Amino acid sequence: MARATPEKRRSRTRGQAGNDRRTQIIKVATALFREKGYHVTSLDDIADRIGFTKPAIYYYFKSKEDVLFAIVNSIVDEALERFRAIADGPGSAGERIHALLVEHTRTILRNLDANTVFYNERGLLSPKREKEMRQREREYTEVMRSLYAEGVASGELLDIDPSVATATLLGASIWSYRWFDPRGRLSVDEVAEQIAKLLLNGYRR
Amino acid sequence: MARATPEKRRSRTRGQAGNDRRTQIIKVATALFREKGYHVTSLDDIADRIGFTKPAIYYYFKSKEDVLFAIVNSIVDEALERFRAIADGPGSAGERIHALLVEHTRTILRNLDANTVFYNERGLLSPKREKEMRQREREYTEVMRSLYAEGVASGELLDIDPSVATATLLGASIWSYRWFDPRGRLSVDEVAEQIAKLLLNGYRR
DNA sequence: CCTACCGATCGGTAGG
DNA sequence: CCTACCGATCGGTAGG
Repeated sequence: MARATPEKRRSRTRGQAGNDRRTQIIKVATALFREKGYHVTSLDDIADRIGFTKPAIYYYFKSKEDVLFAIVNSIVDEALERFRAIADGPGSAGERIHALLVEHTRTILRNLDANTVFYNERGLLSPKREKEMRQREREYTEVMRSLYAEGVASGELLDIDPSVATATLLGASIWSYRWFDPRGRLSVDEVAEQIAKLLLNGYRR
Repeated sequence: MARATPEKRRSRTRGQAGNDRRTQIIKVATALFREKGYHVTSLDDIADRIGFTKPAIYYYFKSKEDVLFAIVNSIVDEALERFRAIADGPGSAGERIHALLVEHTRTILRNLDANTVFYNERGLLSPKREKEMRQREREYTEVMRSLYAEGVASGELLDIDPSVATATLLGASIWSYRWFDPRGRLSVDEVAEQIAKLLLNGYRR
C-alpha cells in the first residue's frame, strides 16, 4: 500500500503493463531462441533487446526454463484445439485428414518463430515437462491415427500402418518450418495446399 | 625418439590406437549429443564415459565444436554419395525418386544417433561451417529437385512446384528420425518401404 | 524493475 | 594422456 506516485502514473499510462511486458518478453525470447537456440541465448540478451536488465525478467518468470515453457506450451494448446475441431467436423476420414494437413501447415507457417522453437528446443525442458508435452502431442497424433485407421477400414485410404502413415503425413507438414521462406515466391496458403495435395495424391501422376 | 617401453607396448597392443580412440570419442559424443544435446553435454561427460580426463580429448580434437563437426560432416558425405549413385542410375524420374526415398530413410534409421545429432545440432556450428553444410545439403536437394522437374516435364509426376515437392518428400523421410523406435514392431526396411509407398501413391486409395 | 554480486559450470591451456 | 588451473559466462538472488 506504500505505492509511490510515479508507480501509479506508470501503471495508468501503460494500461495492462504487466501483461504487455510478459508478452514482450515472450516475443523477444521466441525470436532469440529461434535465431541462436535456447542455451546460446542468455537472459541478458533478452533483457538487452527490450531495454531491461536481467532481474526484470524474474519479476515475470520464475526461471529461464519457464520462459521456454510458456512458448512451447502455447503452441501445443493451439494445435490441439484446431485438430479436435476439424477431426470432429464433417467429411470422410480422407477429407478430414486433408483439412487437418492444410490447417496444420498453415498454423505452423503463420507463426514460424514459435513453432521453430517448439520443434527445435522442446527437448530442453525438464524431464517432467517434456513428458507432459509428449503426452499432449500424443493426443493429437492419436486423433489423426484413429481417423486414418477408420479410412483404411472403409477402404477409402491406402492400406499401410496407420501409425507410420500419421507420422509421415504430419512430418511432411511439420518439416516445412525448416525450409519455408516467408519472403519467397509462394505464400503460406499456396505451400500448405501443395503439400496437402502431394500427400493426398502421391507424386506419381 | 625418447619413447619409453610402456608407451611402445601400449601402441603395439592397441594397433591403430589413435584412430580407435578418435572413433571412440566420436561414438560416445554422438550418443551423448543425441541424449542431452550439444550444449548440455560437457567434455567431462564424454571423457568420463570413456574413462578419460577432458584434456585427452584435446589430443584428438582442437575444440568441442570440432567433435560435433566430425559427426555432422560424415553424415553429409554419406548422404551425398548415395544420392548421386541413385540419381545417376537407371529408371524413370519417378522410379529414381522412389529408390532415393527408400534409401534415404534406410540410411537415417540405420544410423539414428548420428543422424539425430545431424538434424538437431548442426545449427550450433560456427556460421562458416554451417554455411558449408547448407551448401552441401543444397547439392543433394538439387539432385532431387531437377529429377522431379524432369518428371513433371515428361508428364510422369504430379505437377506442383518441384522445390516444394522435394522438400516435402525429403521431410517426410527425414522426420522418421523423430518417431522411429528400433525396438518397435516394424523394421527399418518395412518403415522405409511404407513411407515411400505412401509418398508415391498418396494416402487416398 | 535496478545495482551488485555469488556460485557453479565449463571450454580450453600450461606443462609435463 | 594426466594434474592443476584460469577466465569467462551465466542463471539466479539479495535487497532495495
